[in-house]
Amino acid sequence: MRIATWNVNSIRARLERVLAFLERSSTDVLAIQETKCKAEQFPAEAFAEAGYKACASGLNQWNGVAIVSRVGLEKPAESFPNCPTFKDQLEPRALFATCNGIRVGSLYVPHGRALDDPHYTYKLAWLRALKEYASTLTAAGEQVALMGDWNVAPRDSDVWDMAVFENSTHVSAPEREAFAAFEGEAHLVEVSRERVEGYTYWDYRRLRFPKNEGMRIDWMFATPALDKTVSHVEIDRDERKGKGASDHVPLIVDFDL
DNA sequence: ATGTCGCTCAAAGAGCGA
Repeated sequence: MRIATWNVNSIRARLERVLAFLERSSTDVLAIQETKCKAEQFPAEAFAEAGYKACASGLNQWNGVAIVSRVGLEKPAESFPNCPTFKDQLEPRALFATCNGIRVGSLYVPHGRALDDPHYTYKLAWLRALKEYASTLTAAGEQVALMGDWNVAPRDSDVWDMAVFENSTHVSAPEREAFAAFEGEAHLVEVSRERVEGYTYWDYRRLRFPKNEGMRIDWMFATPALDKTVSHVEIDRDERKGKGASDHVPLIVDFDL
């Protein structure tokens, strides 16, 4: 079974690219982030025509997550217990569904903006609450795969130049500790890090892609038993090329189930 | 040159977020 995660930066602007990706890559389950639309605006019919069930969470033009699957999609659930709000709003950043027996989570972790910004505090609290929820899922013995745009670069090699990120978000010690807690306290394994190299995101600005000044911030965590079945991992770097690309590319993982 | 993109409001381009 092939599971992929992709921050598409607007599903309506990217629909043809996403459908082409599904067909080209033969992906069974795709976790989508930054749909940038209300749930009712999500183009579920187009995915149905391609053979995929879909669920979506979205409130307005910001954030938004979805899951599409051609191997079943059951018990869709938005957000998670004790999820922090920002400016009193529960943002659509987490969506779960069971696909072929795996509890899949599509996650768009808050960006953080700057180390002294309230959004950074929100990001850390959001990651802590998600980690608590992940712990309850793994403790219940479920097969779990949590994936998406984590907005964290856990290693220095996950950004092109650490000097540029001095006093920036994504690389700070608290963010890296929050990321590591998914492996430590929640007993999950990040499945891609040891199996493939490369960035997953290049800013649209300042010619970041042509200069390969990217970041690796899209990740997939899974329960250890699932991790043991991983047979192949790839980053679809070519998806960043050409007109109409998202600023992120898909992370693709094959499970030998 | 913050070398861009996508969205909204209210109907052109400013403002926002990343």
